[in-house]
Amino acid sequence: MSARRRDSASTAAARAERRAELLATAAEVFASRGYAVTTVREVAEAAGMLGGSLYYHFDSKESMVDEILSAFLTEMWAAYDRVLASGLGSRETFQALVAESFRMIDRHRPAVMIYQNESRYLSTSPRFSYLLDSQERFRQMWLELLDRGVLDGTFRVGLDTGVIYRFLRDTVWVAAGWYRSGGRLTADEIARQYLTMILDGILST
Amino acid sequence: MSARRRDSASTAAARAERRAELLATAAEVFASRGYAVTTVREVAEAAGMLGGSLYYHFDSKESMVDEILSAFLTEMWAAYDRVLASGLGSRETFQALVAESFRMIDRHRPAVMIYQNESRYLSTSPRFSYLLDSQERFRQMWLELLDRGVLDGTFRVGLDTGVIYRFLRDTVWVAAGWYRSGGRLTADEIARQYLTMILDGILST
Amino acid sequence: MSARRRDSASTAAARAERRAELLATAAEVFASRGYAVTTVREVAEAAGMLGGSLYYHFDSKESMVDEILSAFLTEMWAAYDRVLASGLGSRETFQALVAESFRMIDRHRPAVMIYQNESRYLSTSPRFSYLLDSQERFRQMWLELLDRGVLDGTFRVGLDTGVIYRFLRDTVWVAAGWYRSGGRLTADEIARQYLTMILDGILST
Amino acid sequence: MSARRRDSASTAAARAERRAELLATAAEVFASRGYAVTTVREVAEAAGMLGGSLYYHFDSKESMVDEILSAFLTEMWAAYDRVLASGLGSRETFQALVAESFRMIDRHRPAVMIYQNESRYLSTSPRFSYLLDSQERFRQMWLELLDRGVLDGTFRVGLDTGVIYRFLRDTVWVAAGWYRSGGRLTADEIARQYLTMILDGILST
DNA sequence: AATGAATGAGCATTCATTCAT
DNA sequence: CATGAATGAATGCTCATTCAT
Repeated sequence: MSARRRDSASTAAARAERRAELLATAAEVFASRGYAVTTVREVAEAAGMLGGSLYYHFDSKESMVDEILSAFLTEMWAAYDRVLASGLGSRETFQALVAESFRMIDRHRPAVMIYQNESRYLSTSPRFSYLLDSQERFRQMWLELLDRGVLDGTFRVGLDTGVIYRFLRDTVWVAAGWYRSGGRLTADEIARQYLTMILDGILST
Repeated sequence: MSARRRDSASTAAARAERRAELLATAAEVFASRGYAVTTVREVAEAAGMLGGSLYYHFDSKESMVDEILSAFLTEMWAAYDRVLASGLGSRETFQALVAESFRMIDRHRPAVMIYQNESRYLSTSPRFSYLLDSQERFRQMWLELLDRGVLDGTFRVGLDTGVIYRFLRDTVWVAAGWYRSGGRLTADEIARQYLTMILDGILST
Repeated sequence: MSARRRDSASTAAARAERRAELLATAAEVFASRGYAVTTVREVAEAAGMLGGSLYYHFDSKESMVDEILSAFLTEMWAAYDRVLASGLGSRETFQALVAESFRMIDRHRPAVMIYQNESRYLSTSPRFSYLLDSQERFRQMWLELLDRGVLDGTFRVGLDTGVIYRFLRDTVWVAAGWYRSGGRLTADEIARQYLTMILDGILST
Repeated sequence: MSARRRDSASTAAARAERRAELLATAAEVFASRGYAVTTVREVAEAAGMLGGSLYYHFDSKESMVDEILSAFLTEMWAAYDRVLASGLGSRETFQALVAESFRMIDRHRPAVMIYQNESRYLSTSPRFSYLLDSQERFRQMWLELLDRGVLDGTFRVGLDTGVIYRFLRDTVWVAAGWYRSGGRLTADEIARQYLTMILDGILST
């Protein structure tokens, strides 16, 4: 590897790292203030630069969220797919998916918040049709799991799985709104509380 | 009542009715597209008029959401207070509050969605400080109920009521995002499914 | 004269009277707030009616000022012409013109203020070209008088009549800004003070 | 001084200069058309840019007049204060104040016109309360001078100083409406004409 | 005569985006 | 890489004006 190539390699790596830093900053701002009402200037200021300078790194404000969300969804589905491929029973799969979800919140809180809060708005653009695809896949995953669990006797008969799915879908992610990494509870502890509530109910037995 | 008085009464009533109609339209648009990104022109178009015409009826875009949200919150707290004042046990109170919430969703779906989705953004303005007040009251209501229920043996010991409250808070309202009045399920049926899930868990016993 | 004709006559008179009332009100509002920034609604409210109702009486906001100003200018020039036609000497003419001016302020304060403050703005429209004509005539009247007075030994030699005229032009009318009919000083007393200042100077002799 | 510091200094200076240019342009437009009826687009066009671009330099249309007027008033009072502090007699003070005023007109004609024409309108906003303060100070300055001059025998006994002050106040500034720097007469010559008129009167003696 | 509701053009202002330096 | 100045489309809002009642 020539010096020149090493230079260009390290430059490319440095550039990728800078992009990642900027995206992390942007994600934080988008998450805390809302994508639509956040100005490019605000993102830039949080990154210590002026508004126009961001355009050296990114095509547009839209391409920033795009990158944030697609990176997140890629990682999320990789995690879910690992769980689904591991051949666990309904209950264990349920627990593993919920645990994975809270780990995603732990590691990608801003992205999760953006996904949760801005999907509806962003989906109106064809560029973000993958958000709808992801939601549909998410729906099928949970519905199949719930149906399987009812059939194999894991889950209560008589559940309206369509309704339950909807509650699960939203509930899993809303924790991103209040969870703080390094706070009183770890992601796994929160997952445990959540699983107890959903699986066993909150009534004393 | 003289003709003059009847006239002025019917005029005032007609005016109030028109306002209510327009607010209902505005609420629907705000709810489906998001308050911040909805333009006044869009609201007006949905109401069959031009942008400027709305200002004959309302002071500002802000005053529209204000009216929508405060009317909703007033009614919501009236319903909650009725439940709280009726001296039910923890479990019955829990059930009644959840049922009331789903009835609110049934009758004020757009307002609930706006409350759920836009509170964070709106709260940055002092005009909407009552949203924070309401949230705080909501928090205390549920925490007290959960704590009471744990003490009197209704709810499972070992619950982190802080965590459970947060899930409840969000979960109750997200249904506004998908519930359709007149759909397959009534509000009461959805409440029942939800209560089963939360109180008894979804595991078969 | 038939009853019908008398009716229509009295109706026409009543209408003219109403117009005059409304114009007086409009003049007052235009004068105190400024024509451009006064809304039709404000004028209407001052007249005890709603914005749209004024359009039963007048074609437009513009036609209101038009009527106010042309009525005023007509009367003003009638007064000036009477003075000019009476064959007085330079000094007496000067005094009489100034006295007439202050009487105009006394009787048509709002119109004078509008004339003074809004001429520049209104003159940009061809409809108000008569304002420029009036100003030009005013200029010639004073310049001729000053020149005549210098020639006949009444006024000081060495005066730059162009400059003096400009001061006179503005000074005569600005009193409209603070004069209050029925206040401490009558219009004639103010005219006397003004004439002393201009004719004899304020230095003690 | 390092290159870096010189750069930043020249940048800041360039920026200040640009602001000053734009303010001068804005002042001219506000003065000639009237502040309220001048649109931001007109100011921008006069500066060779588009409406929105002005907001890179200024917060609002209001902040532009604010800056124009407060800069003018600061300089005006500095000049007046120099005169007042120099211990001249009544007559010389009078002459010096008038001369200073015409020099202000010479150097800040647009600002003087805005001050003269728009004060009433702007004063309705608390932001411009300093305009009223300045007017009040102006009033006291002249009244004290007139009173002093009457007492020490400089000015004619029997003058209604309240009335004379009002004429002076307006008269001094209206020249801004027609004075053209570089025209036939210098500011000092106009001041001389004005002083002759006011002090000695226009009658031949 | 007057009302009340609506129109539509125009305004101040914001903001994503561009680009010469 | 980043700046700073500018663009231009879009937004909330105002207001003279119209018109059916």
